[in-house]
Amino acid sequence: MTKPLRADARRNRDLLLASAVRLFSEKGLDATLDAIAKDAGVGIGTLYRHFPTREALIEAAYRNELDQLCDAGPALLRELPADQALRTWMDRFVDYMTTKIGMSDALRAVIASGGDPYAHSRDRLNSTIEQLVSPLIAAGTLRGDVLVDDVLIGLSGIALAAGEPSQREQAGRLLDLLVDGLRFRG
Amino acid sequence: MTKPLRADARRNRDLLLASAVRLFSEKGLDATLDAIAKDAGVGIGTLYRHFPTREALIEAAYRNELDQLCDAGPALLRELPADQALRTWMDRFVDYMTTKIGMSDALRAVIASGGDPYAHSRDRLNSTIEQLVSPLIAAGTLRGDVLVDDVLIGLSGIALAAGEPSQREQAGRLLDLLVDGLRFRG
DNA sequence: ACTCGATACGGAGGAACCTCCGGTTGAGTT
DNA sequence: AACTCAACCGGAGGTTCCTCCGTATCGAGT
Repeated sequence: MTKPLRADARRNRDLLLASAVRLFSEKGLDATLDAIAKDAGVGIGTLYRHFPTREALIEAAYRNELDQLCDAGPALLRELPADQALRTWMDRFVDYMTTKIGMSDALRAVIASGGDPYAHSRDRLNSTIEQLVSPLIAAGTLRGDVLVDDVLIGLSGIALAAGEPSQREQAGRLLDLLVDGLRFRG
Repeated sequence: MTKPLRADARRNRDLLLASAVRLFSEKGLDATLDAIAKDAGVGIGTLYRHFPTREALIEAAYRNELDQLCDAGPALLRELPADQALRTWMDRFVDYMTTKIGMSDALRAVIASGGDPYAHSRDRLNSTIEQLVSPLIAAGTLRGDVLVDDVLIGLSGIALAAGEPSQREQAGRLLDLLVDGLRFRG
């Protein structure tokens, strides 16, 4: 799909990512990009070439954890009734976004970008939601005319607008509201 | 409520606001704060004292238009059936946020701040929503256990997450979803 | 092994941000 | 009118951001 990077480019990219993960968790998400570049032993220009925006770098750095979140979807389906699995996963989604302070900026970038290279994460999320929702649609609990992508954007909106720790409860109520909106009515 | 500003302080504040409104509409919302301060003929320090963050300045600059948005609430109620009035106003809300590019940053600040001095706008919005929603609750169309503030945050979330012009249609679907979630079920 | 585009690198530099504090001014008090 | 001090002003300066382009390196083809 994407042409393979030149050897030096790939090496530097990995160095940058490693440094980013380290510095982000050490000094918080507002670590300076200059510091990351220096830590990785590359020029600032190189950093910007690989990750044009701060969000792009954060997104890449957290992709692992995001994969974990997505993996939890099928796992929950095995352990819980489908409706509880969905709701639990939604909670985790919000927790994830809320916990990784500053991640919400990255999230917005990921979500907003239609066909960008960062669409990977978005696809991943969408397919997870798809898996969680489809059994409920089949069972007639949720309506069938809902676009998966709308659910994702809805979740993001909640995390974005009620992302402060003090608003966690409100976020919960909004998740209820969202699920209610999705519910099938005879 | 708030102690009256000293004469010079009030004068500078007004100058700053006037310059901000002018430059924002002239050069877009990414006009530099330095430029605004210079245009107003005050030091950058003065700007930061009155408006600690860029969002605070934007919020203040757009307060007029925001008031207009709120005024439209009662007006719509007079012209349309209550349910249509609500939905139309929601659309305007999203349009407003979407159109004033960069406003979403301000919005987030306004929304997120619990008891800040910028809570004024938030109160204004909440009371408008209250007016739009209460007739529908009285009529049994919407459920009565919904917090007005949740509706506001929900709206903000939609505007925040689906704020790109290309996502306008999706935002519409999400508004439908939100209203559905609010609907009373026998 | 060598050549030669294509690709990637590095970091200087200009722009914007935001803080900090010595100096100035408004408005009560005597 | 002179005094006083809390409140306000201004802008230099330290940080971070991000672009731009001359130089260095890769690797496919010969």
